[in-house]
Amino acid sequence: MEQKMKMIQTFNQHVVKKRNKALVLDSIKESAPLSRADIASQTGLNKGTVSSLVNELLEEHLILESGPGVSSGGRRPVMLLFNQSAGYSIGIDIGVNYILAILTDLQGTICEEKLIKVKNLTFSQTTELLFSIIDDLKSVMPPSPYGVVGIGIGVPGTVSMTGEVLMAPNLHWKDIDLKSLIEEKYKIPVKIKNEANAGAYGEKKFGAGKECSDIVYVSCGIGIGVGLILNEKLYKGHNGLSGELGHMTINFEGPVCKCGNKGCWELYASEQALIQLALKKGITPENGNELTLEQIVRLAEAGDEEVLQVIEEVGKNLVTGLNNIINTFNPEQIILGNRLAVLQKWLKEPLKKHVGEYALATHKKDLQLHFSKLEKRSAALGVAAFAAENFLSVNLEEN
Amino acid sequence: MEQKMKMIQTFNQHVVKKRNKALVLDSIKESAPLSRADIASQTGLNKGTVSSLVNELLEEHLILESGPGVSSGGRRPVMLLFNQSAGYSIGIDIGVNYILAILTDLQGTICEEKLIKVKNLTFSQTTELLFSIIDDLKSVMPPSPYGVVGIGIGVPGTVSMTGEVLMAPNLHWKDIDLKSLIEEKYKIPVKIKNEANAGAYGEKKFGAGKECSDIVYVSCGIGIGVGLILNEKLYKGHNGLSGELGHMTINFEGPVCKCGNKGCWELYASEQALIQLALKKGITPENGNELTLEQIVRLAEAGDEEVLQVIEEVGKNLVTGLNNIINTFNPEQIILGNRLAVLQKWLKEPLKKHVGEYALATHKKDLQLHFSKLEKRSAALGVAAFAAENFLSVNLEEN
DNA sequence: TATACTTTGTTTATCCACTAGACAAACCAT
DNA sequence: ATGGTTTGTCTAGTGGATAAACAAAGTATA
Repeated sequence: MEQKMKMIQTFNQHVVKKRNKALVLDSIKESAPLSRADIASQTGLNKGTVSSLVNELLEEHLILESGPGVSSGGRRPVMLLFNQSAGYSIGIDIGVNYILAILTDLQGTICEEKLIKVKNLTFSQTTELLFSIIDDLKSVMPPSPYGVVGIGIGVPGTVSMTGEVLMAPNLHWKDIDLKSLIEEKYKIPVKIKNEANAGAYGEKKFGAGKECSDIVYVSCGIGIGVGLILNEKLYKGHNGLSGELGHMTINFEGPVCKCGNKGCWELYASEQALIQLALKKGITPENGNELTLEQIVRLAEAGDEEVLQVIEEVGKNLVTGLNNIINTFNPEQIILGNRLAVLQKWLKEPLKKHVGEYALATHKKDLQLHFSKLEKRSAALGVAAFAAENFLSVNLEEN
Repeated sequence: MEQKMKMIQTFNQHVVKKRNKALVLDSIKESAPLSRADIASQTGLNKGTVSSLVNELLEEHLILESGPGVSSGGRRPVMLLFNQSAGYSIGIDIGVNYILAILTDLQGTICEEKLIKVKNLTFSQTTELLFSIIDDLKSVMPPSPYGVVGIGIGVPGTVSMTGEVLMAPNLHWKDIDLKSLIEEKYKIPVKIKNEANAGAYGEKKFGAGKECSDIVYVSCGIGIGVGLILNEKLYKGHNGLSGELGHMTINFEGPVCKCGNKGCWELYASEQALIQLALKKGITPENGNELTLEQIVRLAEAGDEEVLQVIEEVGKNLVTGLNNIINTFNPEQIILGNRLAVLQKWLKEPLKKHVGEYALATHKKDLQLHFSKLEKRSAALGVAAFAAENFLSVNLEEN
């Protein structure tokens, strides 16, 4: 108890050093290659301080000297690089009908990628599959000082603050402690995140959101989930359950949703909504199978008028929810991701036109609306980054 | 530029001292009376460190020694108190038809209060009135080391990050720089806040929200505005325009709002909505004047069945929006404030029953739903507290 | 009442991290 | 070759935290 209080509250030289070291490392990560002198002038730290911190980071293999740079009229600087290969991170996105796993270096560069289509796996089948995927990724990993520094996993459901999966309806999971299961097997820190939160983080780190401090990532898949980056930080809510915007009422006179409420957003603007609407309009599946998003895309490519109308309709419904988001958060950026992002071609212009249409001029001024550039990898990249960052910050603390 | 970078980024002993001093002051503010030894054990700081910081705070008149406390088996401790009378803060809530101004000490205790009913004032009339109110409050203020340390003002409209009032439709204000106007006259720091944000902060500081880190304050007046405390901090959005939830669409097939959108929440659940609905149901004003909230309350007190039905209807509409808020933020606490809070007697039970009705069990678990306990003073107290806190933090930095 | 033990708060010596400035090494320009 | 620059290290000094000693003021017990 008292220990914990101390950790949280006291500020001493130790903290100063830790923060400054992190500052130096961040500078290098952001703007490498870079000399010690550059870091000093960028951060405002003294040259000597930077020198000693840099030397420690070199000893820890977190950065590298890449030889002399170009002179600006005097002695040539020694350029420093972030050693992105000091360790590797694994990010796994568990979808409803796929598992996407990536191996990244500490910078988030993908080294290896595995996409496996699955269907109706039992939980033990899933864990077996996860283990074999992790083993595979580990086996192709190049030798490095730290090896696998962490595993991040994104799931389509609610995750508690402690990392327990509370409810993932589409996986039929409830109160599942996947974290301990994997941590015990691999003895590596594991982070479990909601898929939308992971995607938001991925976009913040690697997508268009790098410079933005307030980002709303709208994950449009079978349902709709939202990940929130507010004040530079992921906002998770009191119990880690924020962003359930799929069940935001946008029509209180609408049909009843499986959640019990009426007129939820995802009844109008999700992948499922799109398919239902298409079926209703008499669009039939090609081969007697189920109608899929992929088929709809093909029909749209072919210029099918009815399909285009359906997409327009869904776009209109998306706008309603997005406008609510703008009024609620006044975000800097909204990013549309997950499956429905493949409709970018048809949705982009209508959305740009109508999103923020009735918002105040200032509200709208520099609002950016993007489609995910990371495609299906937002969530996997996000959780991988989480695990990597966690390693770096813990590593800096242990000294 | 470089200066600013330094301020933001570098961590040195100077920062450590500042933070520790703030930590000591906070301890005293929170749990006075308290000895030096108590502070040391509470914060984890060394006794010597606490001693020297306490002595500095004493010299600055921010704390007081209140004589010996009770012994616990050894030397009697010297108890310390926060010197709440070291300075005073002014908080002004500019409403559509009233101006509420308070003078508080640094702890937020109200020393003087002025409530003035106004109607359709021009901007220059308003500023004249503000000046005379401020002068009045200053004249009744007891002598103190620091005098008036700041002025906070809450307005029913959007406020930019720089403190400019962008748009307050009900006051007919647009792009108004009230801050500079008052700062120039009184040479005291002035903080301008949106009324809902101010209310949220007031509730966080002095209401039921003291211990909570995620609070949504719903200000139901003529319109609806929302103030957000997320991760312990006021979330203002990218341009300072978050919380415009009054214009959240809850029925996209509904009537057109003056904002241009359809089916906005405040068309169904604000004071104006209540009055309109009452008129529609044939409830007529007593004396040929306009129908007011006060009259409706009186009728409800008298048990008027139709009025009670109207209130129930508005309650139902409130629930829809509140459920959206829960799904969006997963807050720890929702506080209903402003004018409509007077309907607590009739709304409390129905709201408790239906808010979170369809939310996940975990979502709902420890969600608190409160009506404002500060009544009409939430916003004024909030801005006054803002000004006071600003003084304290700046004061600690200057050394 | 005398003595031993506690608790409080100050003081002292020490440690740690940052800073300023001196300095050597490496480079450019004339 | 010489003087001026830039880079990076080293040294002395500063500010603040800590630990431990200590004095002051109390309680408990014989």
